[in-house]
Amino acid sequence: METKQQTQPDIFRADCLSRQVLVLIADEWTPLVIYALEEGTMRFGQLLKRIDGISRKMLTQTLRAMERNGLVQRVVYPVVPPVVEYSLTPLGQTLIEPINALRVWAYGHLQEVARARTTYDQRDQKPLQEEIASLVQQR
Amino acid sequence: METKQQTQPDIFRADCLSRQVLVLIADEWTPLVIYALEEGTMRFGQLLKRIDGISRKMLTQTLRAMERNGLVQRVVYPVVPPVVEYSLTPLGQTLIEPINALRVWAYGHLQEVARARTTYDQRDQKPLQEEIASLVQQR
DNA sequence: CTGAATCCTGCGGGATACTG
DNA sequence: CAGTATCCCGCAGGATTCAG
Repeated sequence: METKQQTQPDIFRADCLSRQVLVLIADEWTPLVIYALEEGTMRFGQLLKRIDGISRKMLTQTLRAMERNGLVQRVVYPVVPPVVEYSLTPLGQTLIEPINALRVWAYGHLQEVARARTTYDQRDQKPLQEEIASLVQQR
Repeated sequence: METKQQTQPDIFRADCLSRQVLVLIADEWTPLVIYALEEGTMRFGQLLKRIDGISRKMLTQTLRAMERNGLVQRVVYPVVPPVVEYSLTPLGQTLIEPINALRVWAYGHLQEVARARTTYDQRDQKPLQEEIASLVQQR
């Protein structure tokens, strides 16, 4: 039996494994968790404080998914109160470089994006201004 | 007045511009659109067929956002029936490399991720198996 | 053919309270 | 402290229809 799905190279197909893996890391929070853990082991509460805007629930979900996919290691210390430490696995560490490339790109092209956005938004403001002008004239 | 937000380097802050730009490209569809347009100019319908699983609505939304942020150029030919062509802008083309790095990573670590997932999932199956075993024994 | 508009549903995701 | 459980709401996003 051919392992067709295993080696499916067509990223545009929904059943492509590469694409399914890609979706795992291309979301709002996973990159931020990687950025955080890149600096070293962190506890749940530390991550919660460090990553501004993430909720308890989303952090748990994200960490669980990353753990399941072998990106982070979760270590529980059986003490009271509980201590849980998260760190990148060797596999997770291989993601640092490509994920960081995104951060670098984002930072390096801030102005261009901002400028494009302004230009685009002004495109629709002009008709509005004309409309207002015509409304004013009608008085 | 300090332009604090403009140069905010702390990716972990929600008001960090880098992070806001990062979110633009770290979603389910944007990378796929880039992969598609990387091969050249495409029409709306072509993209729709090419990117398996994307809906008309999501493709429109994604393309609009990318256009607004200066990543893609949209050209409308005033003919009937309408022809609209999408292509990467120079800015969008600078994203090809980092975005492709993700695809390469995904493809290169398929097995590792799959293996980690299997291991993780089996971790919870064992208690179930034991439970079943005990149920069987009770008969 | 390319979309905008409308409708409608599921579930993403927040807030809160509870457990180990 | 680190989560799970519950409740609940808003909107993401699919299906469909209409327009240019």
